Amino acid sequence: MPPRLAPVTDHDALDAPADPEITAPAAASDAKLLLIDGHSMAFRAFFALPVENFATTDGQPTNAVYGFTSMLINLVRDEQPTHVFVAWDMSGPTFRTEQYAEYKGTRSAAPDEFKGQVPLIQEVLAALSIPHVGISGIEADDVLATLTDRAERQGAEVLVCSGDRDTFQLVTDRVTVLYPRKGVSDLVRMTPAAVEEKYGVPPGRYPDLAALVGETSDNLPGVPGVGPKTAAKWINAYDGLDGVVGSATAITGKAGESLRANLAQVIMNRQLNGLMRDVDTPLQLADLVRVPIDREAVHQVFDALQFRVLRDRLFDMLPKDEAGTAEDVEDLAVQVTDLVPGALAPWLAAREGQELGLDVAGTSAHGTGDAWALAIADGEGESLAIDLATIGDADLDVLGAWLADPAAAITVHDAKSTSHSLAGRGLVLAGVTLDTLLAAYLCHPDQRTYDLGDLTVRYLKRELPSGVDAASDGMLDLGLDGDSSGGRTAAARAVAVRELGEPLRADLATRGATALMGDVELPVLATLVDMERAGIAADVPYFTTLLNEFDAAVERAAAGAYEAIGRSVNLGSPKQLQEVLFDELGMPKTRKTKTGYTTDADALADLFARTEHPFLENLLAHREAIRLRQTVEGLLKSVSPDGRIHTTFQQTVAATGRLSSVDPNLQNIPIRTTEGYRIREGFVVGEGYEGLLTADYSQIEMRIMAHLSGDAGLIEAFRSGEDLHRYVGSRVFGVAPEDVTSAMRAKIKAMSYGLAYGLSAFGLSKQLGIGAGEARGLMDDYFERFGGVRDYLTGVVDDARQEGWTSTILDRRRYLPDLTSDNRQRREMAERMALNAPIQGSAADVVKVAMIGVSSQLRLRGLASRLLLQVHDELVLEVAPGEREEVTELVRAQMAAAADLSVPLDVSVGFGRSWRDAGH
DNA sequence: ATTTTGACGTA
DNA sequence: CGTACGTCAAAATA
Repeated sequence: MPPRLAPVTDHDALDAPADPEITAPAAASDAKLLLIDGHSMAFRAFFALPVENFATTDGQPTNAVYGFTSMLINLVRDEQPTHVFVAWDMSGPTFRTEQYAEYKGTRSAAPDEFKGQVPLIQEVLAALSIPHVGISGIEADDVLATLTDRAERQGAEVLVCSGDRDTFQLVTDRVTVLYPRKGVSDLVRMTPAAVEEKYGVPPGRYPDLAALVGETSDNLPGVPGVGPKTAAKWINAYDGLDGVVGSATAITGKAGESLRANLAQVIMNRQLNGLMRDVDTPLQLADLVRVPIDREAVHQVFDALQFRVLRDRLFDMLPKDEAGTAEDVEDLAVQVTDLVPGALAPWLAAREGQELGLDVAGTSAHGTGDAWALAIADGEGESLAIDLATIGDADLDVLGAWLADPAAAITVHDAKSTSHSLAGRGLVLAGVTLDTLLAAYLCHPDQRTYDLGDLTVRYLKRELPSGVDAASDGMLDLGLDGDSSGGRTAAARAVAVRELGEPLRADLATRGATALMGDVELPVLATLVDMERAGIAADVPYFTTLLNEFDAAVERAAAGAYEAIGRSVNLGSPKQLQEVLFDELGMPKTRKTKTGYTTDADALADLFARTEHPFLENLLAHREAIRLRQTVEGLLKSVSPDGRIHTTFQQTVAATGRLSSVDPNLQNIPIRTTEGYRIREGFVVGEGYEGLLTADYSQIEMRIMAHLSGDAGLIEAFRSGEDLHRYVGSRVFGVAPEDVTSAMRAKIKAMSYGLAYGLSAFGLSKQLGIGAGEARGLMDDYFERFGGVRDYLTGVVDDARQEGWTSTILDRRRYLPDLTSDNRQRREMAERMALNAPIQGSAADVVKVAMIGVSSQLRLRGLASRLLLQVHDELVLEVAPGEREEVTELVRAQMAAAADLSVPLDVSVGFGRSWRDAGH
């Protein structure tokens, strides 16, 4: 029976016109051919990705299609092959089964979920214009071997992607096998050296080795008692399998006996595992050249498969969208004019109503700053550089008025820092309509930095002129020779900022974040400027006393610890502690870390409970004391000359949308322990104010969860006004609310909060110190009563997997590509992030809206009270004399009204002379 | 000299 | 095998 081309052959793809974007290699020797064993890789993909997580809404499983396509996109992106081809196995007999009926006989039938996916993969390949063929009676590997030979003879480089080790025999200097180690994303490059290293024989003799050792997956038995080591030894000693067979009688020992008994099998193995290199197929290298994808078909197929994330990745990879390669990036065109006295007003007048870019060279920290130069750029690449050291009074007045004009329409990168810098020169920044830093953050909230130079390359395909991409507050800008080099630097940055406005606005719109930027992030930024500038008053004498006290406690604990073991060690060194605890004192080993065994507080407390060794007691006391001392020391160091501590709120670091606080971090001041709580007494009301007011949301994340899930029981819990955990506990345990014991309440509380973090039954049992069974039962009971919560939690992850992102009540997105990773660790991590991001992020949205409401009400009513701090669900204000009542009401009202949820937002307020007194 | 790790504070 | 952060000192690495 002559081999015939199978129906899956996609001749249309072969006939497609050459892609103008992909230039065919001038000679075959420049060609790079990617060959894929379709079934082998599809099968790997099927087992790498959990089938229950990958299905279209009508139930068609797609995990193999997804994994295969994902692998293909990655390979094409990373390897940049000029030619691609996929070979398929066909059902029915092959020359191997004819020769040996048991060939591959141990293979169980493919799962039903798998079978249907192969035609879908073929549809994807058709849309991608990738030729793919199955030939009856011939295995895919034989087709690949034949094409490998043909391509290699023409001087091409070949990559063979297959999970079948028989392909190792194809490896040469020009042929590399990509063999999946785990899943389909972790491919090992099998080069001649790699094969030799792993098996001890060159690639050409791999089939010799396999014939001796056997191949379980093909149902080819090897010689009993002969493993890869012995086989390699023989093959090398007798110059190949023929030599081994010929000298079989000369091989001594048990293994030799075994070999002689199985010679026939070995010889047949070798016949079967040798790949055919002369399959009769008309396919030539030239037929496999990459051609343009059929965009329309890709959209259709990917729509049907509901692959959103993959589609984006695919289109991102295509040459057309691939701009940003080094040779494409030119310098940004900038025309700089140094300010001539009197020229500012006409320059601005000529650009009345236009969006202008601003960049300021200066510094900022601790709620203040300085500026020495700035530049304003228009949309034509013209930039006006202004040296603030030499600017005349008239121009300064014009500049000040323009900056302070709310209608000025200014785009700037990092408006918060810029505001502080300008404030150092008495200038106010008001008319910011876009902050490119914030915009980049909203579009890519997981990124670590949003450097202006990087944005320029990414969005404009332009490079900032050399020496300019450093932040404008660098000392380089000082212009030591007295010229306005600070202004020159600012000039280029201002142009970049101005030009970034358009693509970033478009990107914000695409991602549904326009309103979030305009209504939340920019207004809250203005509030943060005021908060950072205000700072919070510190009671320095009190902190100093506290420092001494903690110091003494550190000494005491250290002395106690040294006495307990009869020598001194560095108590802050986990390494030395491990020596003491596990080697010297012989205590039971704790949980493992990368470098040994943990000495964290939990583990130490556990060890103390078991051994009651006084060293542990002192060590724990030392840990606490040294930490408190450290905290107080840090706070004292950060007190500004005005006697206040000015933290910096970071608006673009937390991927969920929260703020963070640095230098110092005022969002992690102790509160749980009584000793730690004393630190809050050092944060006090400032001169001229009446007291500090704290207002916090109670259980805001649980309320958000109730709202998002729409779970009737949970909503009712909040509406009833009953203690939440007591209410939930009564439902879960089936008792009256008043019969919920404190132990029951504690369990419920831990579980309720844990759910929002993706807590597992295992984690819950660990945390509560209960059995895994009890924890599992507790969770089952919980979900039994609050099924809406479970439906929400699973739904949110599934939706995120489909869409590629999660979103909050104000449409703040977090992108989680790892939801489709075939690495379980990464995937499950992303799943927990997907559970938490909408909850934590929505809470962050609500608090930001509240901050905007509070600060605008304070301003509208002409009150002197002011916001000082935000600690995620808590606001701290400084209240001016006589304003306490009005501010309390205003804060309550604004916070409660910050979001319209299906449950009330409960706010509790406290007042006092210190943060401690104001707490509750 | 700089980066990574372990530990630990907050929501 | 529970999310999001920042800070410090020690350890690891250059």
